[in-house]
Amino acid sequence: MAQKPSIPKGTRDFSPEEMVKRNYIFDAIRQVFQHYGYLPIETPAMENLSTLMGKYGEEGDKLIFKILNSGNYFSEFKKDEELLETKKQGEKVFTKYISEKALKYDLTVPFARYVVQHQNEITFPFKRYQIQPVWRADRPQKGRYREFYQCDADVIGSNSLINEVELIQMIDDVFNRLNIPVIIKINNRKILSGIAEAIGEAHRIIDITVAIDKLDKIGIEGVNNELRENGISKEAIEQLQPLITFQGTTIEKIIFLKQLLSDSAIGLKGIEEVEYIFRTVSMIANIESEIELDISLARGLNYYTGAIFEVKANAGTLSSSICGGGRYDDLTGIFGLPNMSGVGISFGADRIYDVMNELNLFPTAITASTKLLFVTFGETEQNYCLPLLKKIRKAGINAEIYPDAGTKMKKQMSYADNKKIPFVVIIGSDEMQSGMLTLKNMVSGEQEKITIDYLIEKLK
RNA sequence: GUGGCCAUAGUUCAGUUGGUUAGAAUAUCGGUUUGUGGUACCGAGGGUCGUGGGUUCGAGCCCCAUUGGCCACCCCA
Repeated sequence: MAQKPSIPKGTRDFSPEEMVKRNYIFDAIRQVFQHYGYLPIETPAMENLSTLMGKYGEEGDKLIFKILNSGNYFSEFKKDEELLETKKQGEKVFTKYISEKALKYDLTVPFARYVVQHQNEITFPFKRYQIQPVWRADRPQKGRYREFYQCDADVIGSNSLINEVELIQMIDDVFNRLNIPVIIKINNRKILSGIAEAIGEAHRIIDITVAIDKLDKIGIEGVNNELRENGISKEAIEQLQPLITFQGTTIEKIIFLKQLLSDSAIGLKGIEEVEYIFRTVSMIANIESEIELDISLARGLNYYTGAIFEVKANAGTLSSSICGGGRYDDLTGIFGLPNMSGVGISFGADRIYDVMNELNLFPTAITASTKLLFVTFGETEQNYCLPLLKKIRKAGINAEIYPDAGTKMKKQMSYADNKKIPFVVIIGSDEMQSGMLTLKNMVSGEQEKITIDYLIEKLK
């Protein structure tokens, strides 16, 4: 008995209709990347586990899909007792014996690995883009998949904040092209460090920022509770209050922060960077997206050190981010290439798709691929069509012929209809005698007899 | 890793306080119509009711377990 087929949790098949729409997104992003001088690379689906582990924090390590070693991994253990002993040390240690490869979790870390490995072939600053799937062993839910595409653009080997400004422009360009209204939130890790420093909890920066990050979700009381539960001192939480609750324009926020962080060198540096970014972006007249300095924006990935970005759709029901990124000063350092700062952004193509689908933002014109179908009555007619078909294709028109000769006309017509092919050429004995083609417009239903040359002219 | 909801045809769903042979719509295929699709009419195939146990004379329906899906938390694109 045939088993019912299925695919793993959190993965999806894509139909032709969906792929056409997905490619529309990929094309838009790719074009923007190329406009700004980024070049494509690809890296393998799998990396050495050691390359990925420890780069995404405690939580991230758990979400990495590990690949089981091939062969007999029990051979490592000479005696059963050794196996038991290793098991006792916990799954983290045990994993090393049975898995040494993993599916990539994002594109940034493999990129850092790539840069280190190919450092002598690369001209810096290196601007690369990469559009590939990544995998996370997360529990799927709305807008969250276990296999999804990231579209990354990163500059590595340049400290200039111009890069940050350009990345913001690219975000704006992409979402303008796709017609999605977005809000771009910007913050800086140095400001967050400064805050942690100012309230005397410098080493707790991660816990503090993660809690603050949830402000609009769980409210000020929720944030304070979480801080308390994480063992942040009462005084520190107290000092944090004016900051969390502060409302105002970007300029007001900057002035406020300058006062608050006046004793923190790193904090002031962060403010300076943010100020530059906002000033420069505002000099570029045609940024259409809403841009906001969001002091509560933290972003989980540990490797960020400077600017951090997050983009959310300003319409629709998806509340999670559709694009994110930031600057990382020493991601390549772990692989042996220190002092190489990079900054990048990552578009979540699948979430962008969900937003566009919900808001009906896909142009209807993109669905049609074949423009013309040849409908015939038999093998003789089919053979007659083949040279015509070649000529039409050579003229750059997407065309096909119904492959099974002698199929009922009704069926051939339904095929065209289902495939949304806008034009059909019908070839029977009449047409073969007269040398004219019967062209049917499938939308209006109108029919006319025309020559091959006129047909090409018309459909071009 | 924690919690909530759900599981019946390819798909979306009906299915009475537990009662004979589990239905509809849609999709697919065929026919009405051997030179005309999208509309209409007729017909066909398609189900171990997620899986395993239990209660009962009898379970799609009740109970337990398990698997899978969706959603929320955590975290993230």
